[in-house]
Amino acid sequence: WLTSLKSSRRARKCAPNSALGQRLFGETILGLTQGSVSDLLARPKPWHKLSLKGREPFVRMQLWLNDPNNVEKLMDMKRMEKKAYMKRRHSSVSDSQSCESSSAGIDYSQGASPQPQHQLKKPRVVLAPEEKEALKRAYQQKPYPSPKTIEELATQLNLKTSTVINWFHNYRSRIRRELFIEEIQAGSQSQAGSSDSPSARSSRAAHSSEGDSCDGVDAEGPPEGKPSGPEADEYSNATTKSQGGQAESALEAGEEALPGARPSERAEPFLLGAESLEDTDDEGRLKAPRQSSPAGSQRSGEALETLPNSATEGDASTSAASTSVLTGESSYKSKESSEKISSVPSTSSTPAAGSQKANSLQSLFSFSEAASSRNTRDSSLRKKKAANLNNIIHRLEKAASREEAVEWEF
DNA sequence: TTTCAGTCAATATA
DNA sequence: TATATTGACTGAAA
Repeated sequence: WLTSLKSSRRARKCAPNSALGQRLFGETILGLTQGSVSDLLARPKPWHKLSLKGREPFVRMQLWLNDPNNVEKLMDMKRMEKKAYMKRRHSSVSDSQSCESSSAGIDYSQGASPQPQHQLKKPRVVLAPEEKEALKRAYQQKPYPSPKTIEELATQLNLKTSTVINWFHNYRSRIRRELFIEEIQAGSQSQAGSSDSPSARSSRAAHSSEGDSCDGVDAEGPPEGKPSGPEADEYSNATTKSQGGQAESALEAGEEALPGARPSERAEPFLLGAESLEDTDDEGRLKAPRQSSPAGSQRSGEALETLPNSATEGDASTSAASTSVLTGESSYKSKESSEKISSVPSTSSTPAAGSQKANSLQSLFSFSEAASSRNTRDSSLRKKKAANLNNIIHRLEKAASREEAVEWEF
């Protein structure tokens, strides 16, 4: 069902009324906004790297899954929302003048907030492509720029220093996440058959911690032994790869994080085992380990990192990554150009298909194949997500059906 | 004080 | 209209 959250247009078309969107699901079940849900589903992190807070959404998902009437309730919510909306709409149209509007609904969004938007929100900053490129180049040279460097960059780009600072923070953080996925992929690829025993996974997890990837960039390391440079170099790969792996992580999370998870595995990484991922490998592509080999080789066999390799693009991106950043050819581009479209993983997670619930869930997380035509990157990304989500869902359901372990470990 | 994780929310894209 | 992206913010940890 999670996969269906990434609903595709097609899915929506097929089940316009039964689709559970990210917004509804996020706001009512997870307590997150749509954007957060999207991000969560698209770029899940390994369970072991999630903080307590980061695990919460997955716990909620599990709880929700354990609720026999979960979908029904959600659908009811949706209906109520719709009603409220219609009501509001009606009243606002018909009596736009006598607005003693009831605004009764649970309308959180634009609820007739009596508050005139005084606080003039400052407009969102949108960096121009050139600015982003410049920042990326700067990042590759120095992932942790000094205040002085930041100042210079801000001046040169005519941006606020806070914007530059934020950009670096966000970029590092996002690259890191991409790396997780990449590592997983690399691991799964190189490990192909290696055992996925829990112990193995956990050990992996141990080293896999962030910065170890490796090809150190020149960058001065982060201040206190924090992860540094490697990410930069891998960014391209990371992004590219991102498509394949994310799901797994989430999934594993699902399994372990969930209440029903086997206690014995709780401490392990959240990622799924290679098994499911392997499927994605379909088309036999991209099994090649990503260039960032160090990580891959080192961790090979680490199930933890296994991802659906969808990263087919790996090759391209990899090579691209090697090109000098200074040239302006950011690996970034490679990522986009490298995408391919592969068959979409089927969202089979809902075994009890046929039921309304199954459909709803499905639609909730399914993603469109139609989209594939455009940006390959998107399609592969979606594929990964779908695979990811499917796995998560599958695991969550599995966990949910398990009676044992009811205690969660946080 | 800095970095990071997590998230929001505006807005871009499909 | 739903999902994806991303700049900014918050709180915690080091």
